Amino acid sequence: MKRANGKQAKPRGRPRSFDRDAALERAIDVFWRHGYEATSVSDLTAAMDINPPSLYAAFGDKEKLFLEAVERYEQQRRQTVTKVFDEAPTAKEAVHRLLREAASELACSSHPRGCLLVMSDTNCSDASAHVQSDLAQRRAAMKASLKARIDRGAAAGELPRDTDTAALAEFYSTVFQGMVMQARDGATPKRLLATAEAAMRAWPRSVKRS
Amino acid sequence: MKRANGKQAKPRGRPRSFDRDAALERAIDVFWRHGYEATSVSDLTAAMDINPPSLYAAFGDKEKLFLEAVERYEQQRRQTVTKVFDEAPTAKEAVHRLLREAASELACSSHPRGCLLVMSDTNCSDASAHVQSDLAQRRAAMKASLKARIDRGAAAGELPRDTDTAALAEFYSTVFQGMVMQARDGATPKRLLATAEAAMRAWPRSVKRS
DNA sequence: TCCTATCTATAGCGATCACTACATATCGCG
DNA sequence: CGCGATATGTAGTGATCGCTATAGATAGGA
Repeated sequence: MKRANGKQAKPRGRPRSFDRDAALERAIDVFWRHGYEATSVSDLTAAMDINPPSLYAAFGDKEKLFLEAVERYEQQRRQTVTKVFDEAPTAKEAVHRLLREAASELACSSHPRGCLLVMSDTNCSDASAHVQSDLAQRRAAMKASLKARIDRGAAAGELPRDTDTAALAEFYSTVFQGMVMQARDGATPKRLLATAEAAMRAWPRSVKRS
Repeated sequence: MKRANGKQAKPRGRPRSFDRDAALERAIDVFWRHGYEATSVSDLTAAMDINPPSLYAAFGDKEKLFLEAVERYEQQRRQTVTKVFDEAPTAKEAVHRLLREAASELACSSHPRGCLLVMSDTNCSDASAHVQSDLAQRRAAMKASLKARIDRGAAAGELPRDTDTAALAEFYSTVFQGMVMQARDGATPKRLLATAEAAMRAWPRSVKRS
């Protein structure tokens, strides 16, 4: 719609006076700290340094802004996860790297603690059912991609034949989400790492060949 | 203050027309579903079937009502946990029973999913810092009592000598809190149980005596 | 230059928030 | 009975919620 050919669009009216991407990053930060409903539009406009009409013109409304923030956040995270899953030689190593990465990222000082996808719709009224189902779907997709990586390892014979890979993926998803809550309560990367290492002890052990 | 001697108090004025305990139970249910901030006073008065002045006269304000609801909720839960910890013959068995109990309780159909102590202050504005620190303290206390039970097992020689019991307690706290989030997303008791069993595989194994 | 299109800032919309003033109702006590 | 004390229902308070009407500012195209 906007661009007829390869050249960039040249909109008619007054140009936007702020950086849309930068404003979206600010919005991610605020939603990350307080979640969806507890973040007010005035919190957002203050952090993004724009007035309400600019926010609504650029992003639609609070829900659309949140969903766009979530989408961008997830794209960034998915990039890391995909890399980890592709480069790890085995499923076990992939999960191990994922949890180690999580341990350092969830309590990193350069951004809010925890995970936007896991935390930001925990306390919501019924009015936010749409947002809640969107996030639940994304969490389910993360679990599914973890299961897919484990299945790949199982197909390669890395796991005992009777392994329930869905249950295994759910267990490590559970550990990850638990680590998110621990990070929220002030756990350090070091302590999160210890938890990750403990979780790896639950990896299925091949039956002893005798 | 209220009662001078052993007999029950006999208040002077018009008696309260509702059951305070029953109203508190209703409040627990609402807070449990939506968390602290997302629950409005009108949600509460509707569920408790009283008018705002009665709520404020009986409980103080929304924050005091929430804290009282949390206290009552925790008392009930602590009762179960204490029983499990006391009756289990070993630390491992205690943790195992705790997680099994959690698997059935977190997704039980007779009350809201998840755990009030873990979930209800996840998304809050800065205005609720007091509530957040109160809950964080209670979560820390739960972790401490879990560590105390594990320490008891360690003192009885149930664990390898170099076991980091604090890390072990934190790991199982993490799993529990992760199970809470899974229950929020619709996990069944059966699937939660599978996760609990997976977590028990991480219990430290004694070095083979050779 | 004028028109149209788009963005901007101010100011305020109705709805809901947590909370309460007030008058009335209902108790124990004398 | 009357009096003090407490609870109750009605009906609001000012503040904030998400959102927008409106008017002025700033661009390209004719």
